[in-house]
Amino acid sequence: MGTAVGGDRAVPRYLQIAEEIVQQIRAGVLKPGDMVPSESELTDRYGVSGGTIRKAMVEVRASGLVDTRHGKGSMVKDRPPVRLRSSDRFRRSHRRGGKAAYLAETDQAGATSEVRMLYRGTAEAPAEIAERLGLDAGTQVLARRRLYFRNGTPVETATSYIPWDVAKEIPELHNDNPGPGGIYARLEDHGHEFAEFMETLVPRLATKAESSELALSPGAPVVHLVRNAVTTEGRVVEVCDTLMAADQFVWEYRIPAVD
Amino acid sequence: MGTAVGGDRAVPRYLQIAEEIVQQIRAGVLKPGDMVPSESELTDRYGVSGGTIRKAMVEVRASGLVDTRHGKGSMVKDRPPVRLRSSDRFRRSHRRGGKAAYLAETDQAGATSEVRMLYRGTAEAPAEIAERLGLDAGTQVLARRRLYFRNGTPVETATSYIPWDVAKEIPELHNDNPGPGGIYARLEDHGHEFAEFMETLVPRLATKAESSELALSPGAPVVHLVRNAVTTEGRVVEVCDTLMAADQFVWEYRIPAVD
DNA sequence: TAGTGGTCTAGACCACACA
DNA sequence: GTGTGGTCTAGACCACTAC
Repeated sequence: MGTAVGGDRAVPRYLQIAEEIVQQIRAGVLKPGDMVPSESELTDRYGVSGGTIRKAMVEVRASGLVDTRHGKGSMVKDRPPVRLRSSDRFRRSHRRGGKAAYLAETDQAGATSEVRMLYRGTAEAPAEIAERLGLDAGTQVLARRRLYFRNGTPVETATSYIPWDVAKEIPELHNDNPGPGGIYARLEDHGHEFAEFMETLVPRLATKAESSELALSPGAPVVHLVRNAVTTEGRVVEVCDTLMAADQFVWEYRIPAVD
Repeated sequence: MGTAVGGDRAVPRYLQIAEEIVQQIRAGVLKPGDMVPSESELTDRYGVSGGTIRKAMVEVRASGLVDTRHGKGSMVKDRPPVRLRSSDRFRRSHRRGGKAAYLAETDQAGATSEVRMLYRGTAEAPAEIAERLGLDAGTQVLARRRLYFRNGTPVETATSYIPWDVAKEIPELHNDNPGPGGIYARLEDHGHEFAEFMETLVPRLATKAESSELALSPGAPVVHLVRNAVTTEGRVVEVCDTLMAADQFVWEYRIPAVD
């Protein structure tokens, strides 16, 4: 046909359907691990066309309650115990205790963690990174790109950039595993004493490419976080560029009162 | 017809088109204030159906570079001169200079600002707030709820909660305008010296109600930020519960390196 | 191979903006 | 009014998953 419209103008049908499905999940009618009915079944059940169900499911995915995979369907997610990303995660004592920041936190939350190295080697520093490092754009730096998992699901990608003159004297940085305490511990071992870290957060919606890398629904919120590691000499010896699934973290910062 | 497919499998046509439009904006071919071509014009130009252009525009909107309004079209947004929400906005010197945190920042960015008081009076502290204040849930506190505008558009709602025993001794807190330097300056005037502020950020998607209050599209990203103001005596004398349009801010925090 | 989600078409009608 | 975006249909083919 081609006729639009059902009854309720004001709130579109696809949003009504999405809301109904989300409510079923929140109310426990659909439990974690359950499959959401397939799109064709929903088409029949609601008496609407496939396109409408499709839009509804986009909304349901945006709620972050389901995990959709091609050819398989949509499964109701486990509700991950949200984790605190506290500003004390860069304590020297954690590094001296052999724990890098990421592992220190996940352990604390009782979750399993895994790190996969995606790239390790030289790269041209992107303009924004080069500026933070005090280098010319395009200068060769050491780049280490990792994908972090918690409880088996990817939650964060992180790329560390380290000026080559710093990196070349620290052999462990060129291995997949930089050793106990992570790369910050190695930088300290080699005389780079940290004075402060500066983090910049930009929350936004994931692009398509990003959402596939982090196994998110397109349009899910992410946080683009970039951190400078500044030494007591005032030099930025590392910049870490990370993209994090927003619903997997809570950020906490303590700001000392100053004059 | 009904035939799908063009040439490039792997990356869908609608993403290619979205990327092309985004690049035109980033490259300055489409400048701030320009209208993006209408969907029907894009349909002709790219030789695809309306639905495909529609999906492409959803992606372009997700980039945050355009502002789309029904019946009007999509306009390229002004490139806001990075609105930094820096952790140094709570300097005493700003307050002594008569500027509250919010105004100190907007001024710095060369933007106009406006504050509208939505509520001012006693209220029962919500559970989460009461816990932060070290009170029993439901205890009466002073609540001040404001809506902040920048360049005429609402960007943030903020509700301050202050224990009644603190508030009752500070008459200015019971006025719409608490005077130069804002409520933190008044708290300091009355002997509450701040030691630190603790902020918790939770980025997520806006609910329907929130998106209408901040004039956002439903599903736009927001940041729920809650801040404790802690005195040198270790007491939390204020909790500020804020909801901010994520695309209007960049958050910056300095984290001192500690043992 | 059957079933699922992902992309796409070529139309339609509705609601909003502006002259 | 004309033109815009917003919703919806009833199909089609493709790609992935599981049996």
